[in-house]
Amino acid sequence: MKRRKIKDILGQGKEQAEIVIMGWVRTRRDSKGGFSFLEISDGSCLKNLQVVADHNIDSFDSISEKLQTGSCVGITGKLVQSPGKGQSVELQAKSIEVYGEADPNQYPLQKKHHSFEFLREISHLRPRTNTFGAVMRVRNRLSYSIHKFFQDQGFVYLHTPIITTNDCEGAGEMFQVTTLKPDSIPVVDGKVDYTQDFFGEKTCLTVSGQLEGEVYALALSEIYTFGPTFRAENSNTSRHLSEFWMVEPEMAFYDLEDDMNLAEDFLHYLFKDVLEHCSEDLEFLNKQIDKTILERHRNITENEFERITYTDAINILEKLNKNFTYSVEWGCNLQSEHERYLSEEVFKKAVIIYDYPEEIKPFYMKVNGNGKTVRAMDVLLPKLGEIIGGSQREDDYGSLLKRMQSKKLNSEDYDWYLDLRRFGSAPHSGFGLGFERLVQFVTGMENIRDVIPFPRTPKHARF
RNA sequence: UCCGGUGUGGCGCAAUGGUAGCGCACUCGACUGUUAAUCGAGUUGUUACUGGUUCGAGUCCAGUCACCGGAGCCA
Repeated sequence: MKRRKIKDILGQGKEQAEIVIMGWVRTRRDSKGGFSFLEISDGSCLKNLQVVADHNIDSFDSISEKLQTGSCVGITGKLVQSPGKGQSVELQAKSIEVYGEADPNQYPLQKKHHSFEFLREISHLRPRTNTFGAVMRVRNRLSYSIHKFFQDQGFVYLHTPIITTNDCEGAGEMFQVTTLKPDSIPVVDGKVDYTQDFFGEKTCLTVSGQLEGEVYALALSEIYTFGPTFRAENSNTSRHLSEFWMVEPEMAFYDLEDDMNLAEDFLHYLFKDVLEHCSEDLEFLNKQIDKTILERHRNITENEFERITYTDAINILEKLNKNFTYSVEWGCNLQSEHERYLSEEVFKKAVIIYDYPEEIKPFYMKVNGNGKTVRAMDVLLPKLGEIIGGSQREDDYGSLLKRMQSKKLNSEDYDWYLDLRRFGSAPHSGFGLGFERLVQFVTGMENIRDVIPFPRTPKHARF
């Protein structure tokens, strides 16, 4: 007989003469009246299915001691209305098969609370907890709805390379990819001879698919990437990973305003979709992890984003006369404390800041007519800070070349990128969204290491 | 990388420089259509590591490592 998923069984709530379920025992409560209650989870939803196991069923005595928290079972039985509180239906077991035991003296997960620090040490077992199940189901839904949002509008999903020779300037330190042996690296004139390396030149893991995305946007009009990204920064914070997933749409014929509109529509869509399809998990997280997440989601979906220029943002911050750790003046980078103050205290909602000073932004952003600012924008969310960074790209060959020279970049390394401006250039824009930060904001999880299955951070790549 | 904090049974935590203890888990027993069940009893320790001060160190000092929080870098 075909296995039924607990999500479907509980969703229908109808009695059934005979069904089969498979899953892991979360807890067991014995009754000396001659039967046991087993809570079974198969990960299809947050809730467990209660199984009533009469001690008279075949071979119960031989499997009884194997039915412990963490063990894996297959159960055939009759689904009936439950006389007890807490569940509408329950399964009366006819037969139970134990697939895998879990010795209670050695199984590290207990019924009660575990700290996330401890669970991080057992990354291979933590998905069996309620919280990680909920977080990963939400992560999955967000991932699906990102694709749905773009696909429904005719964007092309583009696979950009993981291994690259491009340094997307300003994006951070890169991991080098090499097959050269550390103890015998070929050197010519005091420098490493990369012609002997696997690719014949220095290669790294990508820090952004943006430049490759531009190539295809200038042919297919609208594309997006959604894939892993790598940064070798020695960042030890609750918001940084060495390996994370990034969403990067890139659109021909979009100016900065179109770009901001897309970013706002995108976030509105994602939050509405996840509220609709993950309500059970989100209510659980709202109760257990962060009692403000549902309220924060409503704040995103029900309000238009505030849009102000960088210059106006600086004026607002200066007039506040607040004692920030970092002082505010035109030309400075907005610090975390400034961004959070604007979204949390001044506007109390999502804010888009645009038209940043040219000096503090990368070479590929389009310079405004005043020559002082570039068409860049950041979307800031209360509590989280920057979630999206984007810009209209410089589409004029001469301006781009000049900008590269003033930033002391070697234009020969970017000949292909410059070619895009020599042959059929077009106004175009794009943005990037750090996927784990989105999952963090949606689930209320404080540490980014707890919203990705296997976190990679400095000194940590186990599992 | 910088600043601050924390490392004590499997997990969460306590202990004025003076006998290392509690809760949970676990084991056994009692009881019950139970719901993180409840009640009783019991088992569990190189106090992160290395060195120092002291009659005596979980506690004080120095160093190392790990983890957490904040900052920078950034998404």
